[in-house]
Amino acid sequence: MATIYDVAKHAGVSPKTVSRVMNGDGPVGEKTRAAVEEAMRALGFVRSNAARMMRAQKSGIIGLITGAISTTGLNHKQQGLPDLFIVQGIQRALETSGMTVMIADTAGRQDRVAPLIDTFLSHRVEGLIYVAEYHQEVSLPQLPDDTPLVLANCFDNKGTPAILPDDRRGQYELVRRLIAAGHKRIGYLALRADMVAGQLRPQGYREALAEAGIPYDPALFAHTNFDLPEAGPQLLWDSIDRMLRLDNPPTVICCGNDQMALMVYGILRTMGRRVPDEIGVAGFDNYRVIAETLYPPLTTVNLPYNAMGVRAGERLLSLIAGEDPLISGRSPTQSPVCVAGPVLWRASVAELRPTNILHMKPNGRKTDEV
Amino acid sequence: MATIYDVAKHAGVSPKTVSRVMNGDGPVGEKTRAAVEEAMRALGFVRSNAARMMRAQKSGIIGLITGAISTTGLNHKQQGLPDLFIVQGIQRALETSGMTVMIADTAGRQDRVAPLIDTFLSHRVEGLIYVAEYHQEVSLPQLPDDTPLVLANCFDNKGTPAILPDDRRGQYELVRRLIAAGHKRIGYLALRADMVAGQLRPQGYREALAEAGIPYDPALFAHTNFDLPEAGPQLLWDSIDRMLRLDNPPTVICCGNDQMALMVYGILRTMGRRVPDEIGVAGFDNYRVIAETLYPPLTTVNLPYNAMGVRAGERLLSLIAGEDPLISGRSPTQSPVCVAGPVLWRASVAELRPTNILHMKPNGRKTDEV
DNA sequence: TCGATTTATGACACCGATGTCATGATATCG
DNA sequence: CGATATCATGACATCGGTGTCATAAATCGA
Repeated sequence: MATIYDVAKHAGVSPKTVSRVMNGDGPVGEKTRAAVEEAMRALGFVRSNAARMMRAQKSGIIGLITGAISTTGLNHKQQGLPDLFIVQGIQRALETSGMTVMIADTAGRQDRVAPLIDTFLSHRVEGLIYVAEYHQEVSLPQLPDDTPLVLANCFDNKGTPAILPDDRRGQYELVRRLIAAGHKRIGYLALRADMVAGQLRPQGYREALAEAGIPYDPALFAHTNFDLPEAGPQLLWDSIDRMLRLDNPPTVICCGNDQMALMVYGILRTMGRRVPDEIGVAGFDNYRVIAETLYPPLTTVNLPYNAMGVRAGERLLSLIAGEDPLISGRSPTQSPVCVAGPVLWRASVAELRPTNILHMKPNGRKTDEV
Repeated sequence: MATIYDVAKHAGVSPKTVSRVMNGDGPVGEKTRAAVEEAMRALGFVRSNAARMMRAQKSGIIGLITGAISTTGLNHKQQGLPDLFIVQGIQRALETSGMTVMIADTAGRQDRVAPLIDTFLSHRVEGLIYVAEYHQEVSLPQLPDDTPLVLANCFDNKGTPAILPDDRRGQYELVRRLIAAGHKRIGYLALRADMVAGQLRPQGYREALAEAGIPYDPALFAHTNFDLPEAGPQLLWDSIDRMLRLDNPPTVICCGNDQMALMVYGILRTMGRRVPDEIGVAGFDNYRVIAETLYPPLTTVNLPYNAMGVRAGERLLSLIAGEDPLISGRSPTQSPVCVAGPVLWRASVAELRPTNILHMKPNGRKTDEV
């Protein structure tokens, strides 16, 4: 690979002049510049980042770690991870800053995190972002104080800056919309209670009910471990069966996420119920392969992964620039940023009182969509 | 960040000795080593890759580009991309080699590819892998001859080494398995004909039929653009409806991929058909969120993304080491490597002649699974 | 006990780009 | 016209490891 010296010789100038042409530092004569540019082209010159970074003491690299470091050691087979969208958002936020993003994946192995961080440090990354697969609490090894860190889709107990999805609010908006469509008996099949989303989303559900003056009925609520390898579908079947046998059964069922909704479709139809005529189904996440492909398409809440990524990237940049309010390194209690996504109303839920919608604002929130 | 000089001073030795302790080059006295290691710990020393790589003229970095450079400019909303699994496989293959993987995503924008490659070159990557979202032909800008390139999930017309899924063979094995289960009327809803998988998978289907002496019936075959924003579901409905109205309708329908199968489930059930009692459904890809969550779970072919990634990584390593047979840079016609995956038999297809299976080998192929 | 290895360590140059300072050539102004 | 200011360019040192070579001390065999 050609060096700056090769280019200099080829153009008959000094290396420093070549450097000036590349960086637009000092003034360069017109003819000289042309000669240098021609030489660079002829030699296929690409500047070495190693040398530049060594001199500049700046790497221009952001380290990104994705994968599973759940503090609770659960097995989740979640596939086609949202990570990717957060990562895309991060890249979008960083691409104008001239930073290069270096990504490493732990492939779910805790023990790989520390070595990965070391590798990143050896590349003198200017900042690190850790992206979790799903909203959770994590615990990362200690970093040198001068390397800023941002958590995306997760948080820790040390007050590290974090960007989180607003699960509570999303569910609240969705249920509010269901109520506006005339639904009063609204079932909720929640994710496992030990997952963050299994707590926050039900909170939003209950808030929306309370606001509308609809009493919370425990018979319409269940935590269901639907993705257990074998027993999962049966558990879900039982929960649904119980709700539908009530004297006053639900007219719509909210699912903890889109994947659960997918299974619920199959179960309801195997039971002989028509969606959405006899019973509506709503999901959460806007896992598009599922939500848009389901027949009929699924009403759900968009998890603003891309926007979260953008926020995380911007936050990291401001930390690097030292613009951030946290005075000295880590401040103790930095409240995390919550990003909410809009309700996406599709054909899986019937409008019982269609005229009502006109009195509602479209969907309450503005947010970057995917 | 502490340098090797700081460590040397702290330990009272020369920088070179510190270097020796790190790399185990020359001999180092026991006490000296201890002192150096202590100093490194005390200062939180992490070696600078930039300096090392500058001297060594080796970066130890592999560049990975993911995203969309389809030569045909189609919009595909495929989400939760398989990319990730290929990437994981690549990392698995490379992690023992001490290489660091640097990933960049084009976010679907063609025009970002060239700058990304330049960035990688400026980091003096020792090799590049391009990962496509789905099996397709691509065209990448010319690289310097001394930077090896491997394509994963795609190929070009320049004979660049490529690792591809064996779509034809996978479909062949699946249909063979259906036939063994007693199915004779097998419908096939193919992906768009302009997609590679929309060509190769049907080939496998026809081969399996031919081998079993079952005549190919054009009435049981259709290319369906099911993921068109609006019209898609209707097109699919029509294709299915046409097949089911035949005098001799299919007992099972093969879908071009799992996503299509997901939609087919909904359509069949809306039509009032029970899966799998009245009609079986099979997919392709083993898109696990779909295949395992569908109710009942989907029979499909596992696309061995992880294994493909491993192969791609290994291939690149051998290219870098110069072990590869292609003598001078790119050889003209390097036949691509095809990796096949096993059939995953689940509850979405009924066994019409269950005893028959006993005479079959389990599933013909051994492959790394996810 | 003495030359021949082997072991342990350091001095120094070098990788490639760039910041600093110096120098010579023009251009500008009073 | 002489004194500055500006422009164009180059020499040189530097960033942090590591390869090369030199040197001093320790060990060994006869």
